[in-house]
Formats: sequence, C-alpha cells, structure tokens
Amino acid sequence: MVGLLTLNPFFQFVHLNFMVRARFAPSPTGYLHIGSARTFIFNWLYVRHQQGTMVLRIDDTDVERNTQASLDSIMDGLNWLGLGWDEFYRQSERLDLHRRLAYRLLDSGLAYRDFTPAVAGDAEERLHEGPWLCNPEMRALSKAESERRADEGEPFVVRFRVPRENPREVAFQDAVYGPQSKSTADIEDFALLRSNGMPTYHMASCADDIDLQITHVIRGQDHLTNTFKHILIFEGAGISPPQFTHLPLLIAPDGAKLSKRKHGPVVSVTTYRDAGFLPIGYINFLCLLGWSPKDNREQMSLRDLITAFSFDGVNRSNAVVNFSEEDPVDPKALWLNSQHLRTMPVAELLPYVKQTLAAAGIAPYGDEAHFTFTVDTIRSRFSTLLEFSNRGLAYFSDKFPIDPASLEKLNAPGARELLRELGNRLAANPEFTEGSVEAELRGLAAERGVKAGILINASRAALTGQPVGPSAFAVFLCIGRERCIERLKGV
RNA sequence: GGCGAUGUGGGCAAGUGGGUUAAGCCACCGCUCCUUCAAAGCGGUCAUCGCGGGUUCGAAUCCCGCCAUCGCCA
Repeated sequence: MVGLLTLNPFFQFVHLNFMVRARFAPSPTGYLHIGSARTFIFNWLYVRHQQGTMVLRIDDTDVERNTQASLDSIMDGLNWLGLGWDEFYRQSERLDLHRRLAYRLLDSGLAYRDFTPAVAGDAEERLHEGPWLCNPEMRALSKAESERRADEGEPFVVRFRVPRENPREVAFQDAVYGPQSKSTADIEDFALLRSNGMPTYHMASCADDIDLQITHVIRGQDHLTNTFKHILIFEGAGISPPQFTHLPLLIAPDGAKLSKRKHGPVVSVTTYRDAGFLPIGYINFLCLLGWSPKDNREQMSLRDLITAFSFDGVNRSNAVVNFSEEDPVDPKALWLNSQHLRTMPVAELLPYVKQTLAAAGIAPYGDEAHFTFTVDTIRSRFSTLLEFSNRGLAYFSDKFPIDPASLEKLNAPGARELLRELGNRLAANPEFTEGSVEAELRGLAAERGVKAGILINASRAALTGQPVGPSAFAVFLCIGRERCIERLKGV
C-alpha cells in the first residue's frame, strides 16, 4: 500500500539513519541576546522536528571577556524558554582537543607558525590598503627553522595555510542562502592558535563540531563568510563538513544590528520575561521573525511549530524588531502573547499566574477551583502576566488601588447609596450566583428608576477599583460573596 | 579596501521555472455588538514590489546596469 509511506513510523525509521545533531554555542559575554535566543529556538525546532539531539555548548575560550555572571544570565534565559537540551559541554574544558587538531594541521603542513609580532592598530590600517592575506616570509619558513624558533621560546601564532599558488573555490550549499562559494585567493591565512596558546574561535568551534559529531550547524548569517574557513578546517581534518544553515539577522528599527551597547536592554530576553511574557508567546514571536509557515498561521503552539518548521520557510532578509524608547516590546509580540494567554489551556496558565502573584507578594484567597475560575475570567482582557498583579490585583487581594477613572463611575449621582443598598440585599440573600446577583441588581435599579448600567458599572468600580473589566456579574463571583458585601458597603 | 549577502505598505510576511484586484497578521481609523473595557465580526487608510533600462502581448518574478543597506575579514 502506497499510503504506508506517509505513516509517521516510516519516517522515524529513516531519520534514525541520519541522526541529526545540532548545537547552540553561546559565548558568555553578556546576557542572552534576542538573536541568540532565536538561533537557539530554530536549532531546537529543527532538532525536535527531525527527532535528533540538541547540544548546548558554552563557547567560553575567551577568558578575558567571559564572566560567570554572564553564564548564569544566559542559562537563566535558556531555562526560562523552557525548551531544554540533550547534551551540555564547555569549551574551556576541551582545550586540549582544540590544540591537538591545530597541531595535527601544523604537522601535516596544512598550517604553519607565524612569528610576526602583533602590532596594535595594524589590522585597522591594513583594511584601507586592501585585504591582508598572508605573510609570505612566514609561510615559506622551513619546518626545521619553524621548530627551532618555537623551541627557543619565540612567540608565534598558528595559521592555516590557505591554498594560494593554485587557488580553488570553496563551496557549500546553505540550507537557506543556497549555493555559496569563495575563492581561496580571497581568504586570508586565518589564525588557529593565538600566541598565548589559546585556540581561536574558528579552531575551537570546528574541533568541537568534529568531536561532537555535529551534523547541522545552524547559526546567524554573520557567520556566513566564516564558513569557508571552517570548511577548510574540516577538510584539513579529513572530515566531511556538516550541513550549514544561516539565519537572517535581527536588526533594530534604525537598520543597525541589535547591540547591547547601542540599543540597551531590549536586546535581552529578560526584557520580555520581565514584561510578563509567556515563554511560548516570545518563542512564537521570534519564530515569525525570518520564518513563516506560509499558510497564514500566526499563533502556533510549540507542537505546531515543531511540526511546521523547515528551512524552506526561512527567508533571507534581515528582520526588524519593532521597539521604541517608550516601549521596548514589539507590538506584534504583545498581541501574540495575548493570544496565547487567553487561549491556552487554563491549567497550563495557572503556574505562571501563581508565580507572578508570588513575585508581587500576593497570596490569593479562595480555593483552587475559585482561583481557576477567576484567572479564566479575567485573562480574556489581559495581554501579559504582569496584569494579573497590577490591573488584576483586586481579584486576588483585599488591598488594591482605586483607579481615578473608576471614581467617575462611583461618583455618579446616587451611585454610592445604591451600592450600599445592593450590599444589604446581597447579605440578605443566601443565594449567590450570576443569576441571583443580576436579579438583585436589576431589581434595585428598576425600583429606584435608574438605568441598570449605572449600577453595573459602579459595582465593577467598587469591587475592583477598575473602570473596565469582565462582565460585572462574573466579577461578583470572582470576588466572592463576603468580599462583595464588604466592598459594596464600604463605598 | 576585499569578499559575502539582502532590498514586497510603518513593522512581520505570502507570492520569484511571467498573467493575481500584490494574500494574511500587527499597528492605526471607523462601524456592529454591548454592562464598561476588551474580544469577535465587518469595513477602511497604507505598495507605481530599491532605482533605471531591456526581453515579452504581459515582469515583484527573466537579463543588464546602478543605488542603498547589512555582515565578515578573531
């Protein structure tokens, strides 16, 4: 039966033969950057889609710039996203591995020692004169001479010997950007080992990718041109390179690359977390920056994303993250978050709300069922978690502020007296349902010849301190009988 | 400077082996509903598809040139 071929188990079998191993490799030099978060998410989505293995590798070989605080912050951000990973490594614990490969390349003649002393500002000047490719003198050093000077303790950098006499094209097929190629004549003899013996980014990254048997390298487009060098290393090591996929960059409204220095904390995932975002809201938003399911879907669950994700849907142009001085949050991100907040299974939302309330020092009253009912009722007009502890305060606590705009409703002629009377009547009626409350309220309004709306809106104001909110009768139930009576009588 | 890439409304983004009124979402405006505010539904504003040529009956899609922007040169 042909139909069998479309059954999932068949594909699972196929995938076992091409076990995907992808890695996310942040450097701990700051907090988790929004672009890094997206790169991680795309890696993760691809891996989960292919039922492969997600490797988290901390690229911490740059001891000068790495800090523990930064690592903590990155792990914090990653943990908040809640996606997880399968394997964990730290490059700083694998330096021998990197050096071993560098020396193997040196021994085989694919790399050489460069004893040229580093001069500050040299590189800057070079750029104006054209590309620096190599120092022919150092390239030509005999093996014996090179060994001798090294033995004498003269500092050196190990450089890759890029084919120069007979240039050739280095080519690869990028899953997003298509066929890429570059002549070795345009690639400089890049460093593998610094003069202090530390591996460079290129060396450490490739050595680890080889050792960890990474099959897919998915990273920002800012690494696209580095890839040619990496392929040279892979080839030099006798390993066939992984599949490379580059992602368009996230940029600021001014068109510049999002940078911590220039754009401040908006580039940190903690900005969204602290703004009351749900991880899925943020993830969903990030996915739609540079990727599209092509079928008009916007709000998607994690499962939807895993199923739909593919590199075919990734576009090639950089995407602007829309933010301003006044508002660090992209409006579409806010909308997406509100969609998730309002439609996800309420049981999944509860832990987030509890955490938000706890962080604000609020211990909600009532039992679990009541709490669930309240959250479910008020979330329909909230966009972020933060709103549960500010606009929604009166639903969980007896201490809440009175919004000036709600005063207007309370100050309607005769409103306060009516509210107190309503309180009396609720106290006299043991029944407390939406129906009974509505009957009492409308009955009172009719009796006094006032429009029910006056009393309805004033009630909401008295009960919640807010001029706006859910249907007033639902509000009564959220607040609870005793508290309603108390608050109405206290106006 | 060299090399690598990108350019569809304010933002995201479909559509690129030619033919559509150039989707959809966010934002913005209006209407409906109504118990306030949302939501939802409906409608609207916003695009000579970076610019200029060319091929063609016909180009966002193909060709050439230019411009702009971004990235890398550990």
